[in-house]
Amino acid sequence: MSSNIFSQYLQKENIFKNKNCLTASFVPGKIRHREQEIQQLSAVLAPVLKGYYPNNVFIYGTCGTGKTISARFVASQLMSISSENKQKIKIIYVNCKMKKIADTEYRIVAQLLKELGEHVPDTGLPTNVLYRKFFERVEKIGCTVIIMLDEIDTLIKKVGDEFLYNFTRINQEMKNSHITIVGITNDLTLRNNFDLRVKSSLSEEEILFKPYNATQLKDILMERVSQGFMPNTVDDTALNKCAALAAQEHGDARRALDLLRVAGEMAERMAVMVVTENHVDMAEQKIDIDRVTETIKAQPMQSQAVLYSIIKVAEKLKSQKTWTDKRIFTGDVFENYISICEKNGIKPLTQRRVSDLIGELDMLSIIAAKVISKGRGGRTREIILMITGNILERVTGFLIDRFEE
DNA sequence: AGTCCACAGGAAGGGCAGGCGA
DNA sequence: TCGCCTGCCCTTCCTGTGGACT
Repeated sequence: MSSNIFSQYLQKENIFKNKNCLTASFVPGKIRHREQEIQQLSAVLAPVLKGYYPNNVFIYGTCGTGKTISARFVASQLMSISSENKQKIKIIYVNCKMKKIADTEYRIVAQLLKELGEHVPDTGLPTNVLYRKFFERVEKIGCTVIIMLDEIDTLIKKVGDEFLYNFTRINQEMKNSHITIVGITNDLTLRNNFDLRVKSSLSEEEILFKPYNATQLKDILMERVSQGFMPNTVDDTALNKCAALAAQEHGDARRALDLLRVAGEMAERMAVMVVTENHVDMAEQKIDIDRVTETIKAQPMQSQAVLYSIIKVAEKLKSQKTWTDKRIFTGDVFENYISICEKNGIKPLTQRRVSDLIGELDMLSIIAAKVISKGRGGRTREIILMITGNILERVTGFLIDRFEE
């Protein structure tokens, strides 16, 4: 018998067959309940195979409705048939939500260039130089380049829609190549907010992804279970629970998969060979806690200090009797933030900047901040902490470690 | 109807780290 | 090496504003 501390892990019976199948990034051989949408998208892109330029296309749909996976599936199918026919097509996928990678105009063009095999510095070059390099590169390749921009709404909210115009405009100047944009977004109203100039130059097609219902979600899960888990290791009640919980959250398949995978991990850790409803309940809690704490840990220190200040103000106000006295306003948060900075020897930011940080925390759904008027009391933001219970406890613990010695 | 509060949030510019070309 | 450029984060300055109060 080996005495290696990991040998026990290796000897344990396995509940998973292939855990990768249970992640949202896994692209299965067949996408269930999205046949129509896939058909629509491939119809838009298919002309490229006959040497025509495909239209730009925007894919709309809420979180976890299969937009990304369908787009990637179509991309992989397109790539394989085009290589069979020896046609040159290049498809680049970029997630615009990736912080420090694709969240500004400069970074998105830099990322596209990297995908085309050209190294560019993180800073220092004028953006127009980057554009030029990109178009030269595309022209040199001499083919249709399909750019898939996932979560494009995040980028547009941050830097505007001008960059879309730049991409489309350049098509008029290229002789050998063409750029087609596939925008993927959770924001169903995105198109209405486009600049008129962008709207007309894009002249894009639209595909809408509707949320899955519980039956469809269960179907999807069953398929993944057969690929990802060993036989007879997932109880039917567990599957139903995953599907039901995810259906409640606007038919989010990603959520359903996460629940199932984490429930499996829970069972494995407890050395149980069957995943049950209880494991799903535990998984639900764990996912929420992990998601929020990871987000907060990834924030810059000043942002964490602002959040800590909000939590402390909320705690102080807890003892107030009336509901109106329990409300949190920017002024209180800033005052408290200053004292946290003083205690920790941090140089405090200005109220203007803190106001922006509050806005960013709002974007992350950690707080909800609404601009209100208190009449003579002035205009301010009313802030509500959106995290509660175990999650709040965990987050507070982390922030206390950080800001109280 | 006018005043006034406490900010929101836009605009401009400074400082910094980093790249480019001469 | 140096001057000049960039993006990013931040400050400073400023105007705008909803609604309670006078």
